[in-house]
Amino acid sequence: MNFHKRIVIIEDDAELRGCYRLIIGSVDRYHFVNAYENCEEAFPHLHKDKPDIILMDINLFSGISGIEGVKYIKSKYPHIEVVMISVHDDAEMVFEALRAGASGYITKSSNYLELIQSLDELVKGGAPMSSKIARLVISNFHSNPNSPLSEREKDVLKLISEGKSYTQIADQLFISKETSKTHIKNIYSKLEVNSKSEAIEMAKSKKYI
Amino acid sequence: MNFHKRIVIIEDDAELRGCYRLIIGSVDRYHFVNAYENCEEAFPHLHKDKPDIILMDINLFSGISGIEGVKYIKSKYPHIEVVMISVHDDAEMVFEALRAGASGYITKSSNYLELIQSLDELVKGGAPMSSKIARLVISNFHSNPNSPLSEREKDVLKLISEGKSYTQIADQLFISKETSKTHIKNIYSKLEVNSKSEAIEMAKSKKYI
DNA sequence: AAGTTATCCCCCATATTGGGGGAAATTTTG
DNA sequence: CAAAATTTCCCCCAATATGGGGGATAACTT
Repeated sequence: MNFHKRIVIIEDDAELRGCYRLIIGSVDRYHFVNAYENCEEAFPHLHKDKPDIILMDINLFSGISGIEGVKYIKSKYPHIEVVMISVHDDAEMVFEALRAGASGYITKSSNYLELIQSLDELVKGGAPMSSKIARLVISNFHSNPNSPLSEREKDVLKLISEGKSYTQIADQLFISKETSKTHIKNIYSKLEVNSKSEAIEMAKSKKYI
Repeated sequence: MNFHKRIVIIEDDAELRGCYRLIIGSVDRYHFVNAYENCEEAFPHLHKDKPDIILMDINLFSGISGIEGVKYIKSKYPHIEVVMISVHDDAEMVFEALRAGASGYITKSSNYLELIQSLDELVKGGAPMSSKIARLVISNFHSNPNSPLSEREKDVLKLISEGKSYTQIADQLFISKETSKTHIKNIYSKLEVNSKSEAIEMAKSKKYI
């Protein structure tokens, strides 16, 4: 584990900026470099700040959002690890932040110990997350057990979402083209749709596939 | 938080079974119910064991795999939380287990304290994961920053993977059908493929979309 | 100035799609 | 055990989509 990981804060609440500064300053293995009020203020300084880790508030009052901020940072400095700090645990916001490149997501309720533990977790190769966030992320993998679709129909629908044609599905599942068509017709009637795109949209939104 | 969460173990190593039993028995808030060598042995007893949590080895020597085991358990008893225990941190195995319905995934190196902490994490609504697993799971959301595709091309390819036709893509992106076609042609030439399915497969495997 | 990106247009032959019908064998479930 | 669901296969048809070929312009980046 390297010494003196350099930390930069982007957070619009002045009081919280101060808190984070104190907490990080109190531990040898982390070096507080700078704190900024928003992304626009921070970005021109990143080149000389050379942070290893950025703690970023996701709901910034002024300028671009935390999510856009992560995208920018990861595109210019892919090695920087960004941990999002948020009051919300809204699923879509969490997933967007992670897709944008965040390495962790913790809620603002985190106390002194938890913040340091999150940084330690990150440095040892993990991904710091609050309990609820972890559950959200894992639940994202779970499929809906109340799917009206049979296993075979799910197989077929998955292949449709991979852009496969009836013929390709037939070849891959070792069935005839007519059988794929029958499955698809039954999928449409069960989901009450009548096209590939509607079926995919419906199935994904209800987590059937 | 409820008292006496009931725990069942499915693990083929007799020594480990004993360990888990001791660890769980040593804490008031957990009640060790039974330990089984494999899924076939365990399943007929689940109805009367009524576990709240099952600790399941993912690599069982005999009978069905841990992953198939989770699928069965979640289909019959959706309220039971299953935590996978594994020596491996192979990405595909982790994701399969999570898709199958696991609520957590920890590695066997976990010591006494870590096992209890994992159970506590689960009970308070979290999802226990080892560091590496958490990073794997989060990395799964990250897209490849070295995509040869432009932003617009990624938009188009995402819509293709949702089963949309040229016309539908055009309508949704407020461009003409011919423009969608041009984008798709350029995507094909950049990815060196010549069909929707190949493009989706390529882009997903390289995490371009 | 050169390259990339995003937009639009034309032509053409083949493949795919969605909808209609029916049927038989197997498996699951009540 | 009997009913229901699932999985498999077949035919017909018209409208649409697809992939490949060609070319073009404006805007933005490098």
